Amino acid sequence: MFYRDGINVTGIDRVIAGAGVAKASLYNNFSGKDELIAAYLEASLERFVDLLDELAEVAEPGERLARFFAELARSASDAAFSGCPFANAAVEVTPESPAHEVIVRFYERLAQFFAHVVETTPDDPAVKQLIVCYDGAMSAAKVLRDPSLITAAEALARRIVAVP
Amino acid sequence: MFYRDGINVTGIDRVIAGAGVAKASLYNNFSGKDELIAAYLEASLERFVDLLDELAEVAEPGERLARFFAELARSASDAAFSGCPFANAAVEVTPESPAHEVIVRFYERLAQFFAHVVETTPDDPAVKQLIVCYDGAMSAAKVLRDPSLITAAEALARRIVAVP
DNA sequence: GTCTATAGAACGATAGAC
DNA sequence: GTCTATCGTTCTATAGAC
Repeated sequence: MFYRDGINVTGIDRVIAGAGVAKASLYNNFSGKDELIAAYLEASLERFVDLLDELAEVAEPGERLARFFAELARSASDAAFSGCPFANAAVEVTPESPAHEVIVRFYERLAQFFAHVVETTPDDPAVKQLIVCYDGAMSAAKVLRDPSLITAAEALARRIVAVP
Repeated sequence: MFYRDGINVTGIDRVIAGAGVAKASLYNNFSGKDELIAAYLEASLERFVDLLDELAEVAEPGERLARFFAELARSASDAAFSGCPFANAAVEVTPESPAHEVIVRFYERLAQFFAHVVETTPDDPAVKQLIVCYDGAMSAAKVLRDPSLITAAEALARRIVAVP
């Protein structure tokens, strides 16, 4: 619900109804909505890290990048696609929220992956360019509902990695 | 307020207090909050179009691009910077909202500008890549509060336009 | 009189928290 | 289930402009 409909428009009542639990059960496990949002992002990050770990096993850098963007294209073609859950959440939560720390951790992990692809350090300008490719692809594809933007971003990313 | 704090967390009461008008005055001029959001984006789009029109007068394509990203970098270094108002709004409003049409119009206008820069049609893959550069720069710079991502996006964009 | 502005109460619905 | 607070919205009542 947080991903599909947005965080602020998704009320606690809708969450517990969807989960089929009592309201007290939620507040026994989470201090409040802020912590619930952080937990949602943490779970999303975990799945994302799993994907990156899989891709890390692919030997060739160009192939790693291709698989990465193939996965993005796959998710973007889904009817439930709604862009990057972390970039979206960043729009709705304050920097003081516990969710923000998870968002920053996501970007660190993404930078680490890209650094591994181009075999450099995370502070390399090439890594920043690849992050721009990812974020731009997800953001634009979300609004325009056009998966071809992922393809465009991939072509761009291939230039950075210098893989034809 | 919609830009800085977000649309959903900014209540009608805060808006009228900030504007110094009565509640009835707001509802005399707007059918409701949805229309107010659309009007906010319309005003933002107008200012953005003014900028693009200025840049269109610059003769050299490479210089047009440089000025465009220089303006992005300038706004990103502002303490009030909060990313792209249209991409942000897209996270908070539904596709059925009157605001969504303004957001789509923004992307059309942006594509038109980029098409003019590379002297091609708006459906050219190069235009899509430039949109990815813009969206990625704004989104990533917002979360990480790192203006150097704009610079990275610009370097990327220069490759597309094939300007050193 | 008509129009538009004002301040503010009150509406039902829903929010998050307990 | 219940609490309080706030949401977006509507309504009452009034004041000044043309």
